[in-house]
Amino acid sequence: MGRSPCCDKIGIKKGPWTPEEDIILVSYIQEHGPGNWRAVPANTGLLRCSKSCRLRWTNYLRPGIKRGNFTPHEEGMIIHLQALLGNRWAAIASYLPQRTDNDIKNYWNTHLKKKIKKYQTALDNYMISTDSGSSCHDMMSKGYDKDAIQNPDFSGSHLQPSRYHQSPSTYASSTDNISRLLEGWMRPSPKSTQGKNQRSNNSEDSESLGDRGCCAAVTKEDLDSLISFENLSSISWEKSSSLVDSVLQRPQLEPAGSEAKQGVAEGQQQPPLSFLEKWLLDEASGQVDGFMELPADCCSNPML
DNA sequence: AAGTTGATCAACCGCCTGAGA
DNA sequence: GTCTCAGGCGGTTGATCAACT
Repeated sequence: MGRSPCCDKIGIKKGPWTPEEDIILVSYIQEHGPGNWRAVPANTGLLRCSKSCRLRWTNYLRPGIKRGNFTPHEEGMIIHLQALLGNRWAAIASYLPQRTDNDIKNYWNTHLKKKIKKYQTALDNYMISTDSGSSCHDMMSKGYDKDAIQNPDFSGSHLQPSRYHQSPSTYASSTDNISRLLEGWMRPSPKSTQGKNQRSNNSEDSESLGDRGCCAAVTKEDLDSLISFENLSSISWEKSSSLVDSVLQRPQLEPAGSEAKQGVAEGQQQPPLSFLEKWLLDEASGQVDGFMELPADCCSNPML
């Protein structure tokens, strides 16, 4: 029968969003709430398809999104959840409310896959060379394969300078905290995407976690034992904050949660829309650094 | 300085699912 | 029960930038 395209391809703009488009979209959603994406281009005059609008909102403009470096805590969560759930990024993202599925997916593909592969290679080599059941910590304490294990690339990504943060002049980076600027004047919508995901995924994933256990997609027992769910789900996040770092017994240069605590200390700013618009249009945008910190309780608030 | 390569990430594409007619 | 449609998801692409030669 043939499937009609999600939107009329003629006259549809593609490519990066401009600050003006962002403002239009944000203003519209502020007024009408997220949802009914089909109506967004029609009502706003945006030359974007509904999917593009939804994606832009959910991935970049939605309040509560944290961008930039992943913390060791988040890193460990992603590794764990990926082992448990596979490449179900939306489900994984539901456990990291500040992060989008797209962000997590990208981070996995560009950082974590390499790390794990590297680690597994080192582990395999070690197992072959020793032919023993030594634990990972034994391996690390023996200083095995320092080139591989202590390679700077293997350290937590939070220690690596991010190009994203090094290039504040690009518009993409200047939008990374739009959502935070919007906090306070955006009312949470009961029909919000995140809320829906939270509900459906939680029920689904709790089942997954309960029924499938830790063996769903883990191919290496050693890695599985290394990244035990019990460890990550314990109260002491600091202890398990960085999978790799803790395994490698590297010093924790950035205690988990420090960023959030700092955010609390500084309090939340709620700039008016005019300020936001000005800032959106100001590519320099360095003036709003003070707004960049997140509140500590953001994790407990899935949809701001 | 110029060209090349690799890494990163925003955005798109196509498929799937669920709701409503 | 069937069809249509909107929304959601995961995989992939392409632009951009930094590092390297």
